[in-house]
Amino acid sequence: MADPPVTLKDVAARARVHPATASRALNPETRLLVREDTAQRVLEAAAELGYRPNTVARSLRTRRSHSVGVLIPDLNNPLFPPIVRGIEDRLAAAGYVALIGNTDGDAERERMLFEQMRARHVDGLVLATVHLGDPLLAESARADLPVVLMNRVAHDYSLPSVSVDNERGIRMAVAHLAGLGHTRIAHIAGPQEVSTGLARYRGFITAMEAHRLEPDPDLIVTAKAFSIEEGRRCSQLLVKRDLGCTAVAAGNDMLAIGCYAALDEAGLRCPDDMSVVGFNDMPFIDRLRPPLTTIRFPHYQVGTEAAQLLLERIAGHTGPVKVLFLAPELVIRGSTGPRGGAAAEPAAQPRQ
Amino acid sequence: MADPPVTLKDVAARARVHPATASRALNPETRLLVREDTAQRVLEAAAELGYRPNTVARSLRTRRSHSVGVLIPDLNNPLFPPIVRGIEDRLAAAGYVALIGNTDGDAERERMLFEQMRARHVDGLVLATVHLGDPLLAESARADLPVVLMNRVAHDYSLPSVSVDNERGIRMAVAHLAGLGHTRIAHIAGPQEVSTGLARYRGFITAMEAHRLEPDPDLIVTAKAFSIEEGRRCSQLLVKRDLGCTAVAAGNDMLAIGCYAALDEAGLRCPDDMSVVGFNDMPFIDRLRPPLTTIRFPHYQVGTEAAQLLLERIAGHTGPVKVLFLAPELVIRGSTGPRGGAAAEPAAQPRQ
DNA sequence: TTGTAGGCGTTATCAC
DNA sequence: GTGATAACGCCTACAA
Repeated sequence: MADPPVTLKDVAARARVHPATASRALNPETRLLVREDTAQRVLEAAAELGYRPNTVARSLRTRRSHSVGVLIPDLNNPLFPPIVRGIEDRLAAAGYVALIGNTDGDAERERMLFEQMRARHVDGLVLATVHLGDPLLAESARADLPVVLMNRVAHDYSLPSVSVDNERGIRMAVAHLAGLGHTRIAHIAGPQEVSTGLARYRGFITAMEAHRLEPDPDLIVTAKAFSIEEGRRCSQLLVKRDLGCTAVAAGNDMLAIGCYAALDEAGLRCPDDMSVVGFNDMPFIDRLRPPLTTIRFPHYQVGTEAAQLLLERIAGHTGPVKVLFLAPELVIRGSTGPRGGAAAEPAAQPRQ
Repeated sequence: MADPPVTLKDVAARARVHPATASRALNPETRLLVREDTAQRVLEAAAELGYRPNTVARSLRTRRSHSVGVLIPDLNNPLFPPIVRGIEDRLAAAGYVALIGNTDGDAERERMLFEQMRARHVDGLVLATVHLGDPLLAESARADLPVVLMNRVAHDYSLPSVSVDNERGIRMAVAHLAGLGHTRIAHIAGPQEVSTGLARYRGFITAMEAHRLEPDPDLIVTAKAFSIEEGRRCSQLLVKRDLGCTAVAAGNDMLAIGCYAALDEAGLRCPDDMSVVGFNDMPFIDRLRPPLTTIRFPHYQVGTEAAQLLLERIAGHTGPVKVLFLAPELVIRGSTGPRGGAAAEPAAQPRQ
């Protein structure tokens, strides 16, 4: 019923050579060890039989699975699909595949997935979830398993990593707002246990100081999660405090969406009464009313670069550890306007 | 430097049994073949050494990779992350992993990924991309490779599949609009080569007839893709034709977003001048202004069910082929209102 | 340039 | 109940 799988032996038989020779001929690395015409014969035989090398057997022998594990919090977070695609595209180009694991921020789940991946003998790991000092890192090191961090930085250069420059990004946001005349600028900070939350908070402070603006502690609210609901709650707080703030730099787009909701409920208009800047440039965020001004995060490149770094480590490149930061970009849309909103020109509607 | 990996032989040695015995003791299926106390000894030894079975070797021997391939058009399409998570969660519970491949609708890429997956000896395939009659299906059959379709249906029951009931969904949309008094209802149809596009178009026609409304051919525009831009183009056409239509049932949410843009540009208000219904309930679509009324598609369950069906086939269940339809659900938000928009009550703002 | 032989780690099939 | 043995498909010293 089912076609019996074609093995190397079958190809060898048809090409009238020994399996070893067939193997050499089929492998680009070793093709030069075999005479041109025999190689050709083998290749033809393989094509005719529809030979497909058995990756599993190859892995067992070479101790390379040509797969890597990718641990992320949740694929449903719109940040990750482009990152994952970046990873997969870069890996695919190198003949690798990614095994995706969603941890949901649960340490136990993370551990389980890690075990799974080790059992499957992945050649390396891309980790977007670990906190520094995570035992997974030590274990990976002990197992000589290459690791690359995403959106996390090991400041002692102990691990390669790829992230967007969060501090710089939020500074761009503040500069933009300051340029529009805003002085009372609030910050809805992300959770401070998360490195992105912390970095953006820090960036906010420095940026304010750089612009000779005082970062009023009462205008800084910390969200418990990067969620719409938390953004709403924090914004409600700001509105209630009524401290004359005219602009908000949100820790990310989700928080900014929550801010929209709170403003709505309070009968405030954006950007006339309050300018809002997000962070990430999530898909479709430009479709909100008003379209959100935000900091673009080169998601896809984060993925490709992380994959690239990992592939280099897997290949045994043993150079200095690379800690890569990608440049964020300010995307001005309709949610920010001059202080007072007086001569609020109609915000340009990006066509996309 | 690196810990040498612990193998079955090591465990066996420590437990003073033969590797074969250790294997039996460690495998739940065969544990009963070995005496209670020896099994215990083996288990302890394994724990002490931190033994991790080598999945690769096991796969080679058992010809089960415990992995399945998943071919989708593009993970960046917001439809897919929840589906993929559903698949991964269900698979993980069964000790399986998913290898995701993005085809970008490119047949050649699809073929390449298919080859990759066969080379990796996946135990089955979830296909969201194939058109019926795709050579991949014949090849899979020839290789005895279980396949489950997603959002595609083989009406001859030749393949198991999971999809949402598109016809029923669009009928719910039309019924909703008709209930609001609309009679001149337009349809922005998705590409008719895609099964979802076709099914929804058909559903639209039947629904209109069921409500004794005439489906005016001039009020049906077919998009070349499920994209915002196409939605915009098609809507512009409708607006220009000016045939007195007061409501639009869009083939999906992206088309509906494009419709929003076109209405905006034409100075028309939604829902006062035009009611709009989408399809899919994409993440964050409730954050548009107005929040989009749409047909909810149980994304996640499509994933879990597809995985479930596939696991059953892999396990050798050979019962009748299941063609599974999941019920869509109408989600009423702010983009639809009574014809004329006269007494347009303020649309309820869902809290989420 | 090609063939030989052994083994990667596991499990299936014997025999004891 | 347990041990011995072979084999899954491939790769790679080494020998020829």
